[in-house]
Amino acid sequence: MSNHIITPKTPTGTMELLPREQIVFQNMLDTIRQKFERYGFLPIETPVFEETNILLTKSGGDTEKQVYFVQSTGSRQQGHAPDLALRFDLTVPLARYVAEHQNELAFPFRRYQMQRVYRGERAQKGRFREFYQCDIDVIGRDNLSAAYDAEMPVVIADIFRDLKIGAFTINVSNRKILSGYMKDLQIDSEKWPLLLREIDKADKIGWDKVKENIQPLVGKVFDELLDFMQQDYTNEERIRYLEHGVFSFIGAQTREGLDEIKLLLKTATDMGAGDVIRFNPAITRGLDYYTGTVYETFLNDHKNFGSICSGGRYDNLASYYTKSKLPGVGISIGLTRLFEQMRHAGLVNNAPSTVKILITMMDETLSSDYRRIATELRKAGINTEIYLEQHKLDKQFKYADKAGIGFALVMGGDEKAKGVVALKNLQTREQTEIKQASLVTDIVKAIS
RNA sequence: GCGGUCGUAGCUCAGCUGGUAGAGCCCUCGGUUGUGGUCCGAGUUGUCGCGGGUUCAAGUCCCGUCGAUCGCCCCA
Repeated sequence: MSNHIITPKTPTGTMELLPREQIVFQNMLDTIRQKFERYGFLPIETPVFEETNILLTKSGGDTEKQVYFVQSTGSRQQGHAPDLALRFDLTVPLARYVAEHQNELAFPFRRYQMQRVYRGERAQKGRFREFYQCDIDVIGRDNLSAAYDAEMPVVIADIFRDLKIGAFTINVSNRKILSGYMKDLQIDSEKWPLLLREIDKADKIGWDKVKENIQPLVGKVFDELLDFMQQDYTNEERIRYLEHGVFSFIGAQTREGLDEIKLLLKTATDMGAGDVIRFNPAITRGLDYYTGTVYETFLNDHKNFGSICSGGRYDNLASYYTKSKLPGVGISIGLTRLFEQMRHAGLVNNAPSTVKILITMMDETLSSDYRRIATELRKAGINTEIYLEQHKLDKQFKYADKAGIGFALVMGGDEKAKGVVALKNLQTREQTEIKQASLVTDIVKAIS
């Protein structure tokens, strides 16, 4: 009797999968990678930890609370402050990367990156402390056309269609529209982030509540605009009404924002993604480093999942690390959140095993034959496993079934004498005989 | 970091107004000779989150503590 068993459990806020779910997850990662490359993005990876002075530059102390620090035992024992921390997104490491390697990179630099990030926040449904982000960003030198902003949601739409996650909507807007308007109304710029954040919450808390919340900040000057935003207009109608009527007047910055959105909508339509993209001026995103286009994606049938893919434009990515001006635009899929929520909603089925065929150990004295067959099948590109202990056949089948293996090969003395093997389809339970002479080709045919 | 709920076997839970623990699922083995998801039988598993208090007696009442979970902040 051991009293020293420590209850095994995964740390809160992490996602851990069984193999047959992991296969599904891996397939999603593969799909995303393929699409990213199809659209001309290049892979990079960066370390999970960065030096703290690099990671915490832009933090006003707010991100610092969410960061996991990393420290060697020695440094800790000597009472030093940690000099490393785990990345909390892939954008800051990208900024460092681009600033560091700018002389070797070709601009506009299009990179994709799919790695885990870490946030020391309170875990909740759909909120993890360790999760995957799948990012694409384009970084320009000095300037970067808004045409790049327009292309981002097209890539995402293509991916989400492929992933079969159900109906989704990519909300897009442009911060210049509202901030330009606020500037024109001579609203104190310190209030902008607060205002935008309140408006951003509309879907969650309702428009009346938003009006109430912003009242102390700006009075009622936004009420007409808010009334407009909650109407269920088409993208075209929204643009049209904004350009004619809703705004009391349109300044240069607002104009620019509207033009960029128009370009985005046109691009999306040209590239077949127009139907899933929605111009929604209420989307502003919390992060204050976005300066233009912003994106936020929801599943239509599961809005409560939260955003599964967000991003936006930032005018100067790496100002902390270089004097070069490096504007960029990027978007990030929160794959862990997406996957976990889909799983919770019963939308994820166990995948078949990556093992295609199990060679059962019918008769241990025929082991050499099993090894030879396995070797041939593997050469032919078939994932093959040999059951290496002579257990009862039913146990071997149970094993294969539980592991999700589709086929079993049985060969005992009888089959060997006849020059055949038995191939059993574990789902249909059908069993066929295959001649050893044409074993590989017949099996390839049978199981594919 | 702040607020609400909960904490009994690996999982889901039962345990009436206090008398020293149970069900189902899962898991393992078996139902004789080379064929699995059903069925039948047998078996393993708990310091009832932890610490203290009240009591002859506490899983059951009280206090504390830790953990989980939901909401806020923020975010994928």
